Amino acid sequence: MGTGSRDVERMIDLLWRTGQPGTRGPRGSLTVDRIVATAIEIADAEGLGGVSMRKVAERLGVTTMSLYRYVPGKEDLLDLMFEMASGVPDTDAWPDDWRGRLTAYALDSRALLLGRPWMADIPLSGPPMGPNNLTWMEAVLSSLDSTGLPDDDMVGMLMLLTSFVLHDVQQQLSMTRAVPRTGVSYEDWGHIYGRTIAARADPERFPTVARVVASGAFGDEASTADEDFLYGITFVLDGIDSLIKTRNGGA
Amino acid sequence: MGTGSRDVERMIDLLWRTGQPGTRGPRGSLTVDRIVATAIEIADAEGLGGVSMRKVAERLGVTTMSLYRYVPGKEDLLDLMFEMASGVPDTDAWPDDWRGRLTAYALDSRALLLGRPWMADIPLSGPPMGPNNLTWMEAVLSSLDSTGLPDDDMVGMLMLLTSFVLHDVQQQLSMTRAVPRTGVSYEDWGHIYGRTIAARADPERFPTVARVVASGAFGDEASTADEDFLYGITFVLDGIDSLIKTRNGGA
DNA sequence: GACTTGGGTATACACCATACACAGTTTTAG
DNA sequence: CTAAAACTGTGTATGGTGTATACCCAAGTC
Repeated sequence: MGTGSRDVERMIDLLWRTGQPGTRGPRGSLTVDRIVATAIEIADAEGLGGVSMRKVAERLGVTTMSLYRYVPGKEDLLDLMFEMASGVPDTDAWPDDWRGRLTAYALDSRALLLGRPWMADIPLSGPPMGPNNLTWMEAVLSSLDSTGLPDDDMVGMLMLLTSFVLHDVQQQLSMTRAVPRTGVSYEDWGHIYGRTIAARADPERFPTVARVVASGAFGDEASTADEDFLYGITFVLDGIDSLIKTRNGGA
Repeated sequence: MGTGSRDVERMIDLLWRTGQPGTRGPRGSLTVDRIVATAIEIADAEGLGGVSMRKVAERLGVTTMSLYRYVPGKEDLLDLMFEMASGVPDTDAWPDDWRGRLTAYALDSRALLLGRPWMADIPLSGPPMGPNNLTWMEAVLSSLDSTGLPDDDMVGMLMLLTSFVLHDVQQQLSMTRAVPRTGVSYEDWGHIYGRTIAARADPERFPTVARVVASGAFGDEASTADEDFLYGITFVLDGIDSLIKTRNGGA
C-alpha cells in the first residue's frame, strides 16, 4: 500500500501546512506562508515573470538557497501561490438555484483570475489539491448536487466550466496585454482580427471563416470582454441544462 | 485607418511567410521555415524546455544572434512552431454529420497535442491567425454550418470545444509527466487523488467533494485517459445539441 | 565606384534555478 | 555532561537563459 509518490505527499503537506517541523535543529526563521505571500506580492507587482527565487529571498532578507529549506523548487512555489491566492469563494452571496450559482462561480473565478493575471500564467500541474481550491470545487459540486445529475456528470461539468473560464481569461489576457505594446484595445481586437483574416483568408479556402468574420461574430461591434464572457457562459449553462433534462427525462 | 499594431502585422507576415525579403543586401542563408522546423525538432526530442535560441542556432550552424534577423524573439518563434506543427486536419476522413465531425475534430486535435506535448505548453498569445490554424478553424465552423446555428453561437461552440480539448490535454499531461518522477500512472491517479482527498478533506467541510471522490467519479475504476476524454466530449456535444434544438425550436 | 542595405558574428550583460559543501545552532541520547 | 544527530542559513559555483550592441562584410543600386 501507498508505495511511491513521495513528491505528491510532500506537496500535499505543503499545501495543507501539515507535516510537523521536526524538533531537532534550530527553529527556522521563515515560514512557507511568509515565502508564498512574498512571492505573491512580487507577482502582483511585476507579474509572474518577476517572480524569481532570488527576488523572493531578497525581499525576505535571506539568501536564495534558504528558500529551498522550505519549498522543493520554484514550480512548487508557484502551485502554492496559486492555492493561497485562490482564497475562498463567497458562496453566501451566491443565488440559490444551480444556474445562478454556476454563473456566480464563473464570474467570481474569472474576476479572481483577471485581478491576479499571473494566476492564469501558472502552468497547471495537476488536479486541485489544496484546501482553498477544494473549497471552490466543493462550491461547484454542491451547487450541481440539486440537479440530480450523477456524480460523473457533475465532475464533467465542473471541468467543462473551469476550462472554459480559464481559457477565456487566458485569451482575454493575451489580448489586453498586447495593448501597451501595440495600442490595440480589447474592443478593437475584433476589428483588427477581422481585418487581418479578411485580408489574408482567401474566401475560397476559408469560406466559413471569412463569412463568420465578416458577419462580426468575433466581436466586431466593439463588444466588451465581459459581454463576450457572459454570452459564452450562457450556452455552457444551456448545455448543462440540456444534459440535466436528458438525464432526468427521456432519450 | 490601420494605426498602431506593427507587431501584429509583422507576426502575420511571418505566419503567412509573406513580406518580401528586400533585395538589397546579401541573401540570407536561413529561412523562417528552417528555423522553425529546427526548433520543432528540438522540442520533439527534448520538450519545450529544451528549445533555446542557442540550441536552435547551434543546430543550424550559425550564431545565436543571427536568428534574430528572421524572428523577432523567442515568444514569436514559439507561435510559429505551434502554427507549423499544427499542420492541417484530414477532414476527408471525417464523417458527414456535425456531431461526428466535431468528435473527429476533438479527437484529432487532441491526438495532435498528445503527440507533440510541447504544443500544449506554449502559452497562447492570441487568437489563431496562421494559415494552418485557420484551416482547423474552418473545419470546425463549416461543420457547424449545417446546424443552422447563428454565427455567434458557432464561434462560441468552437471556443468551448477548443478550450475543453486543450484543458483536458494539459491535465492529462501534467499527470503522465509525473509518472517518471513519482511512479504513478495515469490510471492510478484517480486512486491517489481519491485517497489524498479522502485523507485530508473533512467530510464536514467538503461533503460533496468527499462523496463524489468516494463514489469513484474521478476515475477510480482505473479508467483510461481516452475513455475519460470520450466521456467528457460526449456531453459537450450534448450541450451543443441542446443549443441547436433550442435555437431551432422553442424557448 | 560610392553608397546603402542587410546578413552573420562576437562580445557582453543581466539574470536564472539549483547542486554542494560547510558553519552554526539546537535538541536529544547515552 | 558530553557527544551525536538533526536542522538552518550561507557562500560558492555550475551551467544555463534571452537579447542589446557594435561590428565587418557581401550584395545589390545609383
